[in-house]
Amino acid sequence: MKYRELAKILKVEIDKGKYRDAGKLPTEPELMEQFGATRYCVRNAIALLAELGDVYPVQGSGMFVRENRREGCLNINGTRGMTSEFPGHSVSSKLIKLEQREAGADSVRLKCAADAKVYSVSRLRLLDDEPFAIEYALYLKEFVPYLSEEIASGSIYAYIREDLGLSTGFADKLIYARELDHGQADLLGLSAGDPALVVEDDAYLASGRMFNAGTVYYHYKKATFFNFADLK
Amino acid sequence: MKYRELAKILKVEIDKGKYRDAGKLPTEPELMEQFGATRYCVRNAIALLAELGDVYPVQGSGMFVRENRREGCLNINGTRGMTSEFPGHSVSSKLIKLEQREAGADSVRLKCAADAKVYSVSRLRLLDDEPFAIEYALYLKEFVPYLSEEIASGSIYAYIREDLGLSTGFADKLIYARELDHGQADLLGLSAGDPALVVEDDAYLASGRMFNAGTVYYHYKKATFFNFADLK
DNA sequence: GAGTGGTCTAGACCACGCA
DNA sequence: GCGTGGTCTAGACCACTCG
Repeated sequence: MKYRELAKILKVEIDKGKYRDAGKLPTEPELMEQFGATRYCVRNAIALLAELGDVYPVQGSGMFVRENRREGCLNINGTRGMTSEFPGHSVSSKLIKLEQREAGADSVRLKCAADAKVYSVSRLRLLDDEPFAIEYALYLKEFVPYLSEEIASGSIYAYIREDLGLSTGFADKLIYARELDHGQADLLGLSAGDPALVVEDDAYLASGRMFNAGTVYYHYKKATFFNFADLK
Repeated sequence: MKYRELAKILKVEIDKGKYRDAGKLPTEPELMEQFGATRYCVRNAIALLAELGDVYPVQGSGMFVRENRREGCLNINGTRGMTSEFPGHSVSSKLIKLEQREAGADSVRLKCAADAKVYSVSRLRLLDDEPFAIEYALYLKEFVPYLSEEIASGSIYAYIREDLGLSTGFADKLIYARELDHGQADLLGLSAGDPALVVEDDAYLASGRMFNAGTVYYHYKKATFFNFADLK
């Protein structure tokens, strides 16, 4: 039994509410026996769940299941894209622009050569067919050699991971608030000067190479982000 | 050598730029020898640094030091309070309100009894003597038995941890944008209707008990949050 | 192929909570 | 005092990168 497998199993059971009555997971020895796993495996699996905020350990007491207020919120960790964040809702995109060009001034942010080829994608993202966010994104052609209108209208991240087989590593985000300009406001069905929640996202491959830079303007009445933080 | 000690040592060395030329840390065997530590210790220490985004591991290659854009940004993980986020700047607070009362309607958010005693604190937080944020916070008296104007004018978190000796565990945050009302805008030196970056923060002790709920309205031209996310 | 980090085993003892 | 999770040891083998 691999610890990532065990983590997935436990995560499903937690989400199904299996441990809700007890409020806590079985103890380490119990889990070891139930899954025929070593303590190494059990502890690593639980560490993954704790990182995600599904569970918290109390020394001498147990592994407690966490209640949290994340319904309808975007998790700010784990950029798995909007598509996977709203189960039961329709997430779609209206392509505004898709072009291939040289990085130019964007080479600073993308940490690449000025003449490196990039795809530039602008999309209006819709939640249940209502305007939700405007996304401006750049992808280095070196890593994402092909993008079509069809792909860009769907989940680009799913394409990158599943079809291109790239393994993503980590991401930096900057979050701030700004006023919308006229063009943005029109797209979102708001007025110029209204607030926008802005997220700049620099995404890296597991190799440490940056491959994607995005800036997203979220509808301030519809978008709320959720974050789980360790205070240790 | 404990792994938390080693992590601190390495963190200091990284911040001093010791590994900047190489771009990476010494290998695990090298660190084991340098610090007379076991592999368990070395790997746990590095895992802590990786969680904070200071370093990323590439299998078969090494542990690379990360460059990031966090200068002048508030780290959204690790609520160690504003005070520790702006070294070289003056962080102060102007107390607006400090009262003790029953939780009442706030008992839902605080997950406590309606008649539980709470301290309610409102502060205008200043960065270099300029208005930076408005903070509304509640502290359960059960865990924070005493708060004075003097304490509330300083770093409440430092007081809770160092003086009261409470061990904090984790926190949930909601992040969104809203329009400022007249009173808030006046305090921040902005206009009503201007954007605010709002953070709701529910903080828990290591025991899993919630002890603090806060809502902070940040000056949208001055506050930017930084987040590091693992995409695995 | 040599060297890197990742996974895993099979133990031991420690620190803390709770009754 | 017992049961919980936390730390630690001393190994082994696997998966991956890179020259």
